[in-house]
Amino acid sequence: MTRGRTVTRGDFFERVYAVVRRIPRGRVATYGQVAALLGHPRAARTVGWALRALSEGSDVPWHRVINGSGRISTNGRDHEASLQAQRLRRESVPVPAGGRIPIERFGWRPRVRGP
DNA sequence: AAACTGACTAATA
DNA sequence: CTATTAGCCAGTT
Repeated sequence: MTRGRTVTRGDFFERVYAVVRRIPRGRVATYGQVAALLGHPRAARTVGWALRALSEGSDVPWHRVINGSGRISTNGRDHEASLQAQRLRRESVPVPAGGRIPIERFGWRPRVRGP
């Protein structure tokens, strides 16, 4: 098969998952950051959409993705939001109630290439 | 093919 | 600091 067209939902989602899977434990990345790594700095919303489409049993650490303000943006899904906060805290990432996660310290910094 | 949707962001007020 | 607005992108209908 010259191309795995088995993917009906578009390869973009899979690329998003591939990137998110690389976020190390104890670190967080923003939607915009993931989008930028995919080569589409403006597709942050699409990244969020891809994560929303994940199943519960997924091996994708979606909880390590937050918005650019350092806050959890499950946009209404309070249940998911608390789960995300819980998982992050378990990885030693501080999630202040009503506060923001210090991305300066816990943000993931993928190195483009080893120097 | 056109319109709509949304786990975003940056710019304004 | 919060609230509103407009722009963006891929998938869905």
